[in-house]
Amino acid sequence: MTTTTDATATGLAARTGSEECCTLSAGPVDTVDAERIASLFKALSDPTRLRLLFHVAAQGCESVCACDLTEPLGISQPTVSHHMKKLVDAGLLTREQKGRWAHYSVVPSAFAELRAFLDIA
Amino acid sequence: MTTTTDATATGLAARTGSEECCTLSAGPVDTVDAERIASLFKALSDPTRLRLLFHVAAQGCESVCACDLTEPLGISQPTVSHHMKKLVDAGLLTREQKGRWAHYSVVPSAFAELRAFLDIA
DNA sequence: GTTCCACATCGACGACTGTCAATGTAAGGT
DNA sequence: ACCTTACATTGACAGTCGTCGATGTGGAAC
Repeated sequence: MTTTTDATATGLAARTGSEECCTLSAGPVDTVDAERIASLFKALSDPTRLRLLFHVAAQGCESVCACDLTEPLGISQPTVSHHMKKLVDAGLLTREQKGRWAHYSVVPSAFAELRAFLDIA
Repeated sequence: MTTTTDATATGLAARTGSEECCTLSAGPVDTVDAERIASLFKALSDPTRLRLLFHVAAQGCESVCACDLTEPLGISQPTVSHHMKKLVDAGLLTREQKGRWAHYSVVPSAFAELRAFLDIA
């Protein structure tokens, strides 16, 4: 559905004369794609969120209770809640209510999408 | 400056291939690592920068003149300059002055570092 | 010298972000 | 019923961000 195609044709391909020396795929990013990918990276652009994410990822498929996150990181409970919501909204984590506890686990496909994006270079 | 060196070795032993349900390595992210990685993701967290980045990546190893970036993206020249500086400062691009023109090209190792990080899931 | 050009920098604007104390909410236990 | 627990939401604060017009800078051509 991407109205792509002309990304490399907007005049950039003028001086391409030989085959590429740096492996690249570089699917052209239209505005819609760019905003979606940027929103994922934005969720990863805060060090506190990265540390939270790693605490969850460290459990593999085992979901992690939010109550186990506030203490080892030394941040307040509202801050944990705030960041976890951002990670869930971005699609990097899923949230599951278990009684009074909120359990989080990673969404591997979201990370795969970002890895694919980073294959541009 | 922070040591470059082990870009792909920030503690994530790339998926050991064991029988865990969710492959994970999840080296613990201390505060320093988290801030460095977050700064890289932050540079990628803006849709305009992603589009700029793709226009450069689309040329492979061929460097791209800044003059070819402002028009196809429909943004002003100061904005292009602002974003390119951020991408260079993050280490994702390199800048080379050629006469009056500024030429940019991608830094593959930076992308490799981020790909390694995203192997947590 | 002067004049143009490509790009960087400055200044300002509105919008957004991370953080925490205080408060709200909903489920469990008594 | 009441109380406690686990978490979400609100409100406020200072800080940062993206954007562009205006201005500065330094090279190239005349």
